[in-house]
Amino acid sequence: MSVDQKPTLLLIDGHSLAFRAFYALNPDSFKTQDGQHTNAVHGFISMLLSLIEGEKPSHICVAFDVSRESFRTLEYPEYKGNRGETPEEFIGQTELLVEALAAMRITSVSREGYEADDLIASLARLGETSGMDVLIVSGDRDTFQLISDKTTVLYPVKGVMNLARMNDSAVLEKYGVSAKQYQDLAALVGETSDNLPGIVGVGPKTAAKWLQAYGNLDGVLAAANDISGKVGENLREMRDLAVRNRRLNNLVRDLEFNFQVGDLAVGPVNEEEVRAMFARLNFRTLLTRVIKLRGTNGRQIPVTKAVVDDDEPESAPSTEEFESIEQPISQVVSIETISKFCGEGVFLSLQFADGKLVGLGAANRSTRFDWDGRDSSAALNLIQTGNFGLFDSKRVLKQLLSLGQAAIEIREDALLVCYLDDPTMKSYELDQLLRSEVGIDINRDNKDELFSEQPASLDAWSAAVLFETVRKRMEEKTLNDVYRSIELPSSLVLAKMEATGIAIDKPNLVTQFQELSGEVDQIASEAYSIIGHEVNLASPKQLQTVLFEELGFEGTRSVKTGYSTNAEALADLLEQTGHPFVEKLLAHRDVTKIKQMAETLLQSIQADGRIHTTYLQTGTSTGRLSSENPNLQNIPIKTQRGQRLRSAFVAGSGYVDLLTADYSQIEMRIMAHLSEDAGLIEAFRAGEDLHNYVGSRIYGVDPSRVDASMRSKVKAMSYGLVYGLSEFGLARQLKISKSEAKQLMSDYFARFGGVKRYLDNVVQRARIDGYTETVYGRRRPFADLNSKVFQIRENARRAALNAPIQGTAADIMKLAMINADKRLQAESLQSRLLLQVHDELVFEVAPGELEQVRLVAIESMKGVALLSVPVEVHIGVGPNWELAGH
DNA sequence: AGCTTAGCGA
DNA sequence: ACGTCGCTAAGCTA
Repeated sequence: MSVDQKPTLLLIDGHSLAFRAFYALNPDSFKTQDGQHTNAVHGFISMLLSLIEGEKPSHICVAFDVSRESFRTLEYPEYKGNRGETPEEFIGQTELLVEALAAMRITSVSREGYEADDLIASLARLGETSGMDVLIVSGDRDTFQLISDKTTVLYPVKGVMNLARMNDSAVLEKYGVSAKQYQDLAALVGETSDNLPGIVGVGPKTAAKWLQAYGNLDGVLAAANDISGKVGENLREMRDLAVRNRRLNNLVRDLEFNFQVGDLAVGPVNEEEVRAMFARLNFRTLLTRVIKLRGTNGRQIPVTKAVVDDDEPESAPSTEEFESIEQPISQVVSIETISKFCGEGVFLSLQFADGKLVGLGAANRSTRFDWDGRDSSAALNLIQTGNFGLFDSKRVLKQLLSLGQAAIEIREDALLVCYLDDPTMKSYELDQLLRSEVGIDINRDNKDELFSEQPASLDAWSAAVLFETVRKRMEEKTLNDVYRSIELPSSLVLAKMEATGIAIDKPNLVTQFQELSGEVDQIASEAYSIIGHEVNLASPKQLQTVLFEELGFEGTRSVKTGYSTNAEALADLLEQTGHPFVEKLLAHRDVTKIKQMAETLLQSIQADGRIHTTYLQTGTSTGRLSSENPNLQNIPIKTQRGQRLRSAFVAGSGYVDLLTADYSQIEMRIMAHLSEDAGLIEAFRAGEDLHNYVGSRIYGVDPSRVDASMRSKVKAMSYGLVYGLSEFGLARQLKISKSEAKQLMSDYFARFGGVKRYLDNVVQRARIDGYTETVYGRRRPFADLNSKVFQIRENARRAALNAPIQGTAADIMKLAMINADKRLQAESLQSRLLLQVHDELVFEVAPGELEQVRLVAIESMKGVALLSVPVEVHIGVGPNWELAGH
């Protein structure tokens, strides 16, 4: 904005513009993964940016109606009563729009009992009295009454974004009256869109003529007796109608606000905030437009202000005293003392480079301190006390372990506290958490302005402040227990597992890779010769051309880009056509996938000949771990070719075997425990094969008479239940009719009614409580169980069904790992835990320790599962993972 | 760079 | 619209 330009206040009728955007853009082209449409939000923001660009307003505010009710509907219930149902796809978009505007630092207002135009009218007055020009964007002609020499209305006319600039002369030209007279004209004519009938026989022309003659509505009514003809008669009869219309279309101009007009100033945005919000909405192109137009500013709240703590206990040393310590390393130990004085934790941030400790920051919420980098042995000695907190202790512990330091138990972990408080966040980065949880924005680019110290102490300080804020929220005992007895100790065990890694038989893997490559090439050339040309078999788009155009196959399931070419669709095609190309394609897919995995694994082997995965302790919303770089939780097992990859995972030197230990049907056992279903509990207590047992009950035959088809149906049903399976889904999976699926489900629930009661209850409770809970007290929040959008609500419902079961299984496994690790250490065994694959643990067995490890595994895993049904653990032993499997 | 499709595991 | 929780790779589009 140039200096000499007059400040301009842009006021927007939110619903009006959002609806316009909604009808301008196809809802199906703007949809998030969870089924929420976003076309109105996108269109609105796009239009808004154009307005900002074109009009260069210095201040902006967007007004929304709260509902259809207002003081006008109280007086005249039919007011705007002719508006249709809100389209399904529009639902939820207003809320998202308000959030998006907030992320862009644009104020939204709404008020119970008033319409957006009343808010606009009042804000326009405030703007005018502050000496501003006012621009109003509204599709409601009632706003014309606000037009003045300072205020202009931008009124949508035909076309997507054509705005007519309505000032006094434009109104005069179009309607033959001045802007001030417009509401009188509307009162006489009526307003169809507001469901306000006018004087019969009086159109805009007549009304304008009268107003020109008599000045205003009062004048017209006073002169009613002088008006001849049928219209004059109508006017005299229906004068009350005009008076009422005039009252209803008069906008309220004296509403008060809890902010000043100056607060509506258009300033720079926080890029990350906008980025995060737009990511949620799947917007891409808009981000750059926003940044370009608005500029960014990382720091919103001065951090220095937050650091100063007036409530600091008197006995705490001042920052100056602390920082004046001459010999940092020898004095770092005194941080502990400080922590006692302050009654709060001290957090460390450790930085490593080239396998060395190069940075150490210590902080509590009021004190920060950096180690200058000399004498790392003293620093490491301090660290061995473990008497401090960290952010992401697993990462630090892994580094320390790789430096040859002994394992230590860390007292607090701010990351894990945040995760337990809300395990559904997309990202758990320190800076982001500090902003979202504490409201402090740290701009790393301007860090030096905020802190003169090394980043280490900034990180440590951030962790301390974050911890203190979030820890308070999980005072409830159950969460605290999960934190103390599951998550904190897990991080140490996981750090050890990551640091240890698993040995790889590289020649074996190389051989497999070469063989697989040969197979891939062979299959590909066979496929090419069948269709007579080459094609990229990895490109769904190119395959669509071959399959559905060249070969003329019938379309499969639709995906965004056309017809699906996934394995299920291809299998159907193969059945229909028996075409050899489809067969080759399926084979190619299989082999390519495994070849690619072999290659990824080869690339992941580190200098010690082992693969060190990273477990994400905050990676899932249920409490499970996830694994990355590489993911060792999805190594193939179902096909022989795939399973062979497991033969490359071996016991390393100095070890003789791998031992696998897995829980048998742990989730169904948890279901039995939680549901207290007598039948299911009996099934497990009987010790019979679960699916045979359930099958015998459902089909009313002896367990020995349950055939393979019955068993597979029952099995699918049982597992489907845990995931909130529908009739449709069951039918599709088993390729049976919907009615057969329905029958199967009702038979199941007839025999295992406790299961149904439990599942219904979980969702009902979650709807009320806002979260689900595992047996051990881990919580997962659910906000969407009452969503108005069907798909979102159903997605939430199914996730809520599953969360306590999957989460309890995760709790049990983490406890088992902690237990097993402890026992291996207590019994001074060299054998160690290497991998966790949700319900399976993989140990590396040292010579002569096999039987002890077997016992440790079985007893640890069984011992921690406090369920009302027995828990079974299967053990496998072998020189590699394939042979150690079952 | 980020989305879509695909496919692997529990 | 149609079963939960994940990760990775490739192609493709912006």
